Amino acid sequence: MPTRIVDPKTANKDDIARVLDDTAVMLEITGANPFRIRAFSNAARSLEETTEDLREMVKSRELLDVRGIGKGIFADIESLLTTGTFELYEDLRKQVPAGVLAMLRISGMGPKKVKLVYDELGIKSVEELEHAGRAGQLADLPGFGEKTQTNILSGIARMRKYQSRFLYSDAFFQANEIYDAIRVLPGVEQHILGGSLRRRKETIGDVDILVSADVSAPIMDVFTTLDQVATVVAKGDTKSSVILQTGISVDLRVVKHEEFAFASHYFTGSKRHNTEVRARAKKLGYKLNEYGLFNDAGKPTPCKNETALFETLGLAYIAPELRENTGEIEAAASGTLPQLVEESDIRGVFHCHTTYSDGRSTLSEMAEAARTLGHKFFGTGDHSQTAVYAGGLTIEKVREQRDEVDRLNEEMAPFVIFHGIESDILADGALDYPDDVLASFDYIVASIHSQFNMSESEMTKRIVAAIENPYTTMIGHPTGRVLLSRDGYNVNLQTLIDAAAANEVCLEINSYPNRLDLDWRHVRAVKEAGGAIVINPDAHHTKDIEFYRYGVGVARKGWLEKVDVLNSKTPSQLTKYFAARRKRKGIS
DNA sequence: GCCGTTTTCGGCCCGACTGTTTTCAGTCG
Repeated sequence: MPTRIVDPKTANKDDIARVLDDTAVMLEITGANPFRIRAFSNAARSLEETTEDLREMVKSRELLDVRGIGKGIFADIESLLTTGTFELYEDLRKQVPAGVLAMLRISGMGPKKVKLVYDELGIKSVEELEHAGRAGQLADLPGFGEKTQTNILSGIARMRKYQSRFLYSDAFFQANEIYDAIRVLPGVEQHILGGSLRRRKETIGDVDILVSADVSAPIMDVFTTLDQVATVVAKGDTKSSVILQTGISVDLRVVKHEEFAFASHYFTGSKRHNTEVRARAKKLGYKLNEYGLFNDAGKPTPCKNETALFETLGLAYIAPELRENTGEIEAAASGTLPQLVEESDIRGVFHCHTTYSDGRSTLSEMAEAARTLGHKFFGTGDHSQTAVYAGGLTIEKVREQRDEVDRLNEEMAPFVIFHGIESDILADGALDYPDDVLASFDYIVASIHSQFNMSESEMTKRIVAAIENPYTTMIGHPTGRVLLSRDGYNVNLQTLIDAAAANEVCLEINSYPNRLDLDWRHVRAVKEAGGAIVINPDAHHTKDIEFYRYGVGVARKGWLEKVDVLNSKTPSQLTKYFAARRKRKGIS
């Protein structure tokens, strides 16, 4: 009797992607064709990147148009959504106990070693593996030794200590300390902070630093003995890896100057982008690796930078943020890449808290800080009255704040302060003040702060009701996720995106470092639906205003151009925009 | 298992480091 792997009624695409990943791993352990294994992982990645409703795509068979999903895997997904399982998975599960999969998360344990300890010693969990290691049984296995046994035990300890990834912002500061120490060393010419940091992923697994130099040994010596280093994992001529005291891994690669363009492309990734670019190089008769681009005879084609490398492959320059293999290579080939929004396009931000609610800086301090950053406007977004825990503004306080905004606007002109509010979206989708008070604001950010545990249909209905409210200008942190700690609420995002586009409501990229919500994968869907995005720092202190830079990273990863982002408008354009919008919505 | 400007078969990216090996397998990115 086959047991269900997922609940066919509630399984979402992330659940299905996880099952496909597990399938790939079990195939690997059972020694399947490597390309078949990769097909399942590729399908999982492709699935994660789609934004449309999975069930709809299966019903309409549109899922077959998604690259990496063919007839076979389509049938598996269809089976998962109807019966909760599929045949191949059932077969594999008989051969591979669940605990065996968990062993793969130990650094140094791959499919071959996992299979070996299972076959030879019957080990089928991390705990059993640890026990065998302590008893000295692992060292006697063929291909193993004392060192391998020790490494497995420390790998288990490390896995338990540091299970999570790092926020982009945390990794960024730690990485820059190391990067700054390395790039100034004698002999270092070119250098980048590569990997997922350069691609501005929302969370970071490890840090990749690349430099060019004629002699690498002294650089490696400095790197592996920095104060921040807790463990040296590997040390070689061109590559060394360390773990910092904070638990984050840092890789340093040293290449020759003429190899730098190729290496910087390679060490920026993503893996899937690289695979595609290499496949393209191969079709054009080249072999591409991190050291160069070679023809059949092994003759190198020099490229002085990444732009030249892309050009040789018939591609426009692809910004690092776009290198996720989500269509950027095709767009670069056809000359249809977007002109990505820049930090300098941002003329101001909305949704900032002040001491009127739970912020720690006063309204005038916040406005002054924004002006010092070179911004042309600043928008408030204190909490509304229901958010008592966060000092939400009573109607009286709203009027008091409005008076101060008016006063400061006279003093600070031509700098402009817009008076907004972050209104709670109540359980029934209503906003948090009577209409006459709502009408007194320049704009309204509507956000969910309570009752997260609604069903998908209830939550979607609630947020759509807020979007359809004529006073709503933006939806704050649209999914409510907190990175590395909490998933977003159950909401049908495509419905929300379509409703926002139809009602001229901006969706926010909340740039608070542990939110980055909307996710870049969905930002692109907003643009495709014809909607607009606003980048907001959700600042609670003057120094938080700069969080908008993280939001620009998300916007760029979501293929946005200047015109797609509300913050690129000038104060006078915004005044007209808000006024015209009110008129269309019938607000006097 | 997927895919197609080498298109329905035959290919699918490539190299560094470690540990165990007397020439290479496994893991990782």
